[in-house]
Amino acid sequence: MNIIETLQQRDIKPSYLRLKILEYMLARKNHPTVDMVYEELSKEIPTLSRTTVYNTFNLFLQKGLVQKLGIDDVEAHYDADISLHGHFRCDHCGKIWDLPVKTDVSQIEGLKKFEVRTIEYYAKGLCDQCQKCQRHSNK
Amino acid sequence: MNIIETLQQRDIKPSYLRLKILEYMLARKNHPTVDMVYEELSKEIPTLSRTTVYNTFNLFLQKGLVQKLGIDDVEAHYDADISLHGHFRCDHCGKIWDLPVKTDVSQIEGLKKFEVRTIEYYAKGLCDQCQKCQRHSNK
DNA sequence: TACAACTTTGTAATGATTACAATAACAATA
DNA sequence: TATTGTTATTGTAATCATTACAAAGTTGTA
Repeated sequence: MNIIETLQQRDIKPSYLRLKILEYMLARKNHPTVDMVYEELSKEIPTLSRTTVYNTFNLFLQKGLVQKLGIDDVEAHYDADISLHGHFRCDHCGKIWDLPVKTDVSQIEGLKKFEVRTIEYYAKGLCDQCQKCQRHSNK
Repeated sequence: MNIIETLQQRDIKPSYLRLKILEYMLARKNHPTVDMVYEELSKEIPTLSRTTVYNTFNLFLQKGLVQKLGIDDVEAHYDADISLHGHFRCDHCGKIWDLPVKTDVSQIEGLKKFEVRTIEYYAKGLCDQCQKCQRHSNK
């Protein structure tokens, strides 16, 4: 399915900027912040406004096209992969990885009485690259 | 173990305010924000500063006495129960519940190469009380 | 073309958190 | 007890991600 159809399927009019923003996410398969998208796309689209990126992410979120990750205390990250999976974030370099977490909601005793809409699973620590750095710098 | 010992065990000098803040958390077993603690304790301690609550939570966090919950987009919540468990937050009333999640880290394939320091598990949706409210208000 | 609806933009406001410097409380020592 | 250094607390100002809002631009339609 192409990008326009992906937007339309979620009832989002495929404007040029929405296309570019979704394209950015699908091509990179990363977990960008508003600023990452803004910095990258404004190279090509100098008139782009940060507010538009905020607005677009909020629209995507509301339409269920992306999920918002609260793994970072400072900035929100967004993920175009809305399947149930977890994330690892390195405390040192800030990079985020996907984790294949298979959590069967029905297994979790305490959740029975709730109407669950979203599930987030985060692990934090050091990636293997930064483990080496840390050892050298004795931090 | 009493509150003073709990602080000392984590290498924290048991000042009066630290005692009161930890006492608040252990007595209520809730997941307070800085403001919740500030509002409650300043009734009894009118000179209390919000900054002190921030400082104290950061100290407790650094010493491993509490964990910080990123379940809320707006404010950080803190939990004096540092055992591995998850949380459910109601999107409507904002209340937070504990979830008995037993996640064996070694089971998660993708985590092997990382040095994991913290694990957070969040579910969000509607609590049973608010499910009823929502039905009535047709939201 | 004219109109209405929607999209994009820039600036200003909001609000949680931190930085910082001043003051207060505490502890140890002579 | 007086002194001195260290730590704790406080209040204000700064930071910074995000949102509010209103103006300007764009699109589709009759």
